Amino acid sequence: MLSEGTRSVHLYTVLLGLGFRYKLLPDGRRQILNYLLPGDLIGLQSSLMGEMQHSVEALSPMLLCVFQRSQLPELYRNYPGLAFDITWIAAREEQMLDENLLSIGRRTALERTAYLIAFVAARALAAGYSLQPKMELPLTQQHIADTLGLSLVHTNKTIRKLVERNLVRWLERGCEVVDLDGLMAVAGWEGLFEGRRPLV
Amino acid sequence: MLSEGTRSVHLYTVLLGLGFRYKLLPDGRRQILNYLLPGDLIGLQSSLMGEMQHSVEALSPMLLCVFQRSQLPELYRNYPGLAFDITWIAAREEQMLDENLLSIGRRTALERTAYLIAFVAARALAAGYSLQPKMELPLTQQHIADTLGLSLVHTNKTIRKLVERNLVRWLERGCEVVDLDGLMAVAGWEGLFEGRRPLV
DNA sequence: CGTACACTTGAGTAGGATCAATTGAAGTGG
DNA sequence: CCACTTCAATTGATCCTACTCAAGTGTACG
Repeated sequence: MLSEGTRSVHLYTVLLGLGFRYKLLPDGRRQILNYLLPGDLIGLQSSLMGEMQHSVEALSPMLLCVFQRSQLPELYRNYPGLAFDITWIAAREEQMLDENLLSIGRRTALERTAYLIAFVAARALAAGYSLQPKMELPLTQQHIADTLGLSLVHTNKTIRKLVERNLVRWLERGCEVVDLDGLMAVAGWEGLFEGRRPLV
Repeated sequence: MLSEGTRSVHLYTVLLGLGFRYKLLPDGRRQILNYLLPGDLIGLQSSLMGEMQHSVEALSPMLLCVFQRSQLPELYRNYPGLAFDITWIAAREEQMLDENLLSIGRRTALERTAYLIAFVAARALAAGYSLQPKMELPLTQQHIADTLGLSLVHTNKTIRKLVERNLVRWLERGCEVVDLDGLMAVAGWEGLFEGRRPLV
């Protein structure tokens, strides 16, 4: 979809769908940085700094709202409330990256896997999707492996453990969240923190 | 210094010194998220969202510039240029976290260690410190371990390899960068990307 | 019907963790 | 000034988590 190093791309808001941001090492190793859900911004880095240092790919058809990069200064001048919202979203992204870093750096494979599935599910709920009748996340095990810094094989074996414990089910190309609280307990994760967005 | 969960702290700009942001797991495992150098912001998350989800600690005496949290809305209304700068700094922090995530998730212990030392050194250079006569980073091996998601023992053994290759020297409580380019080569790291900061 | 992709499982290996013990420098208090 | 503690770094030995290699299943698709 969008590749690293691209210049002058616009700023987008995700309205619908699921995608992810990632980086590659020269030899092909891939690290998924975060997932993109409705309400997220795409391209803030490139809008501000001229070049995107990561790539973006869609997992399901995405509906985006385009915002001209050249209008950003004008927005900051005339719509301080929107400018504030942009900063707010950037700070929230930072917060999520902090949590992901903690996860990859210090959680065990089982904790990490539980955390990731719970995290994406919680974000989907916060974005308005429903757990009922069932919440299905359209991820392959390769995506999960590349998010967690694990190998595909070990990711598979770890997911099997979560399935055995009846916390998730695995469908073709995606996982179904059976017990969100159980996943959070395994991960030792408190859930998303979303302070009230202050009005300016 | 500042602890997770603290409310209503102000927004600070680092003028001088070195510190770091970190998160803890309930059982004490620690993950260092990023280092704080002159030009960085402290407390943006709490200023915007009401609560800080990480802690902050100083590695050397720090000089901060305080900004009243309550004045933030006013700043956004009357000083769009400064508001833009805040967003720019937030986007740069996001970029650094992306790179750290790639490192912890996908680089080997040796690559990671080389990357981290090169990264902090490059940031120090960018912040105006000098490599000459020698650049000394006031970190313990425990800090490095907690940044890289490695154990202390393995971090020590990995650093020894870098010392053997004459890329760094280890002093009491801190490391001296001998060959920055060599470290970057080992890490497969291109260096800091800093696009021009646009004026609004 | 063949190919591609995602998932699964077993076997062997290795990178990094844990445990344990030692050294050396830097306080601190008697 | 010297015993005593503390903190950081170091090193060896052993263990185990997660990696790699390899083979096989099931489903979708042209």
